[in-house]
Amino acid sequence: EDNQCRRCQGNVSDDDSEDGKPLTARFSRKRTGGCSDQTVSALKKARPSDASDSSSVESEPKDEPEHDGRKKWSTLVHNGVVFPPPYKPHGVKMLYNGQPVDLTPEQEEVATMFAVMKDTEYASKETFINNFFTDWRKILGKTHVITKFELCDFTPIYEWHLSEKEKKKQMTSEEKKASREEKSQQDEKFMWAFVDGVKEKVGNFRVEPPGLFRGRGEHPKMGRLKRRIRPSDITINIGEEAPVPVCPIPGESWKEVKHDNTVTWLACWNDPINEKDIKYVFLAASSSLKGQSDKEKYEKARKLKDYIRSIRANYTKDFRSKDQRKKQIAVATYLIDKLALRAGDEKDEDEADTVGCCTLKVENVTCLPPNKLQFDFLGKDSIRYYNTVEVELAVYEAIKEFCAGKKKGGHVFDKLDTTKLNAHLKDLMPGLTAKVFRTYDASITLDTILNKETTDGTVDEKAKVYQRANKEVAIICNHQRAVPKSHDSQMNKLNEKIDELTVELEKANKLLSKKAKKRKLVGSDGDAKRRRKLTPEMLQKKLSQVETRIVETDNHKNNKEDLKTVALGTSKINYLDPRITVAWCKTHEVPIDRDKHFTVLNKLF
DNA sequence: TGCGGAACTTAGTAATCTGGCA
DNA sequence: TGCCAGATTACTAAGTTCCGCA
Repeated sequence: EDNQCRRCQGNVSDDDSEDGKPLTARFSRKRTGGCSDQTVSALKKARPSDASDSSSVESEPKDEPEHDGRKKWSTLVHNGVVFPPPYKPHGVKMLYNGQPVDLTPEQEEVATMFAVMKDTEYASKETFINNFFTDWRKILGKTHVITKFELCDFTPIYEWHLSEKEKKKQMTSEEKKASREEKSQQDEKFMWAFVDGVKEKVGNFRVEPPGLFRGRGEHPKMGRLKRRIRPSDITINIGEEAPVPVCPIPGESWKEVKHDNTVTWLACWNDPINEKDIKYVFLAASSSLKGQSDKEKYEKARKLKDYIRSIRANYTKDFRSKDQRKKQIAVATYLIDKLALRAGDEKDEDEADTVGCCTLKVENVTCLPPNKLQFDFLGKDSIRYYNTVEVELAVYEAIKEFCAGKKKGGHVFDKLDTTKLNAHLKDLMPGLTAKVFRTYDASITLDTILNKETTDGTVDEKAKVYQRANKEVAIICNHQRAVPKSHDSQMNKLNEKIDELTVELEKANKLLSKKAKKRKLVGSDGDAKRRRKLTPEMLQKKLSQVETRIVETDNHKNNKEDLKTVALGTSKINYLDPRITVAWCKTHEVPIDRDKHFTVLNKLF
């Protein structure tokens, strides 16, 4: 139960099909009935540009000075943030013990927040309900008639919410367009900032509205009331010469106005759920500031290619070090390099219990003789990482030694944390941190698959190769998603389509063989007349068309099934180096703006 | 050296848009 | 023309890393 992925409760089984080559092997794992039945691989084979490949050309590591980067802008002008509209009471009464109850607008607002979540998993989670009810009762007051959650019936409010949704859906396209235009007119002013005189898009200029906290996994604070943010919570960061945005709520004012040009944020406030956490308003991903830092990220990953051989030699040497700290750093670096694991910082008690490499606990790793390790833990966003891999014998022995004598909950790497690990990595390559390995792995994989698998086919076929590379990167990074709600019905439709086409194929086949026997068919009904007109050549053509459609539909179906739990978007946005994509597009004559596969390039070009 | 705050990137999901097909 | 599937965008939670201070 502890290691249950938040997406599914399915069984997971391993299909030990590794080919026995630790560093270059394709590590595979299969799920049966679990939320990821795709082959999840670290895809370590065939990395032509990887330094482990003796044929690769290795350039001398060059120590480039980190550019100082303290000053991010000289002038910054913007219009502040947009606040959500004040709550509009609907007056629909919920039931308590079967009776309608009166609620003040403030009480009704929180009740509505809960009611509209009826069809989500949160609504049935004990922690969520308890946290919501505790916070709601503070607003209801000690003397309120509502004292027990079990007697609350939010259905009338939920039904009101459904009817509002339906009304919105029923709006004519003109009405929808008008409301869209009105909104974008209101937003226009806040949507842009001027950075050093250049107009740039602002990312999240809307202040987060009040709601119930939707923490992921088994988050102890889920359901807590996230209160409304007021201007007095907000710090504005703006150029000294720029006019300070007018506070949009009459009678209120900003918490503070700063002119800090060493940071890129335009506004910030403390998160009401975790007061020590800060929420920021940044520029959009398409802005030059974000684009620049993205470019630096990919450049760093590219630089790692020049250092990777010496880094691997370094950690391999330390697998047998007598210095336990050195040994742990070596093994942890090996795992991060080979499996693209995250660093894994310590977590507070009031967060979901997830781990990364440095925080792996003894129960997260099982040693399977002679030299396999089985990882089973909840990572970022409480997404399960389950993988069985063959490792170097020295790594296997070291992990066994690190775990020996430790109780459940004990850290595998007890002499290590992310600061120590990153400090060591920086000694090996300037600017190197644990997360660079993920970007590096993604780049190598994308480049390898694109170069290896692209043939002289159609643009569509080439785009499929790109999608496959995207998928492999997503699998390496363990980017998973919940099975789409409509998945089953879509699969049924595709099955029905295949059945229909198969019947059509059989009919055409029969007709063709009849024609072959007898050139003329005699019949009285319209269908027979129509069939009479078909020549064997026409039938043959139709036959091959239907066959092609069956194959295409079947491929489409298999692809959909294959990708049902793979989230492609994250790797597309954060891991696929656009320069690799552009180079491939140019080499293989794929128009860059051909379709949306490549809209991510807007970030850099 | 360790800690914690600050700043930023990475992440999955829901809402929305869009283009192709019946 | 309306529907549907697939893709994008918006939202915000959850990570990583940096940096200053004791």
